[in-house]
Amino acid sequence: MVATTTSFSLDLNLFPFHKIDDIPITEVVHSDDDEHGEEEDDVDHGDLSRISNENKKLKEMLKTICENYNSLQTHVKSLMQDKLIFESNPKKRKLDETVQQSSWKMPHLESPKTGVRRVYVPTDPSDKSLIVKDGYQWRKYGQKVTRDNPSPRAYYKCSSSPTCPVKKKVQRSVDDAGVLVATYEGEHNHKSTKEEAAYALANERKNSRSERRSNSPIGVTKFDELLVEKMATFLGKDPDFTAELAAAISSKILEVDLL
DNA sequence: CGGCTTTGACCCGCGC
DNA sequence: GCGCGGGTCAAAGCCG
Repeated sequence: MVATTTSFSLDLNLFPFHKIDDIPITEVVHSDDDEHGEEEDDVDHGDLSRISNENKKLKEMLKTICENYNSLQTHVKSLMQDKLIFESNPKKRKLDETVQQSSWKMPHLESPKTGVRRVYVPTDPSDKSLIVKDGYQWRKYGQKVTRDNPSPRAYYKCSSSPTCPVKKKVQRSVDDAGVLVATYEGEHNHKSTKEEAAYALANERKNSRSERRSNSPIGVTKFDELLVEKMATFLGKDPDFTAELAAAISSKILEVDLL
């Protein structure tokens, strides 16, 4: 029961730019295994202290996730702005095109020139749906079969905000039916649903601190435990979250390779 | 009942 | 002007 909580998809290795010490995932798992034999001797105290430790570690991990996620988003935005500058450099642009034409299988962002960017998302080739989870809410308004590609192209408008002008087109890659190509046009004038949820949870957590100081002798309240569990379930089960992180990280990897 | 998807019709730009 | 192809509209149907 506890092991399932500690192993919730945080072992995605989504933070390749940080020291391993920053993410004590293996430590958490090992502590669970190591103490397994002693549980029969001292179940109550052992469980309580272990659960308390795990909750603390989980909180640290979630904090790291949120911080890294936010910093990654900021970094991606700055990188995209940098790329606009690079566009004026023909040498750099040629390099971009080379990469873009290669058999790139991970999701990545393309040149943001004119606000149009392309994201490649690996999916199950047998899955015929043209759905790309990216943290925003979309309303489909059309579908067409184009001449250069046997698979249909779906047209979406952002419905997260009534005034948001962003559109996206989703179509399977001609070369690889297992890859969805999502083309985004325009910039969102609002936060993604995931960002809003993260802010709400962060505020909820912030408010709980004052309550904890006054009520809890050991520093871990029932509310905290529920909150951690809630966030863990929310983030761990949410494919959008991991997809966004994967897209952001892969774009960063791409930038590092190019520089 | 409201929001979303589906899908045929329509619009528009482009090349000939 | 015409045909073609990509993009959008909007009515009908579906679903929670």
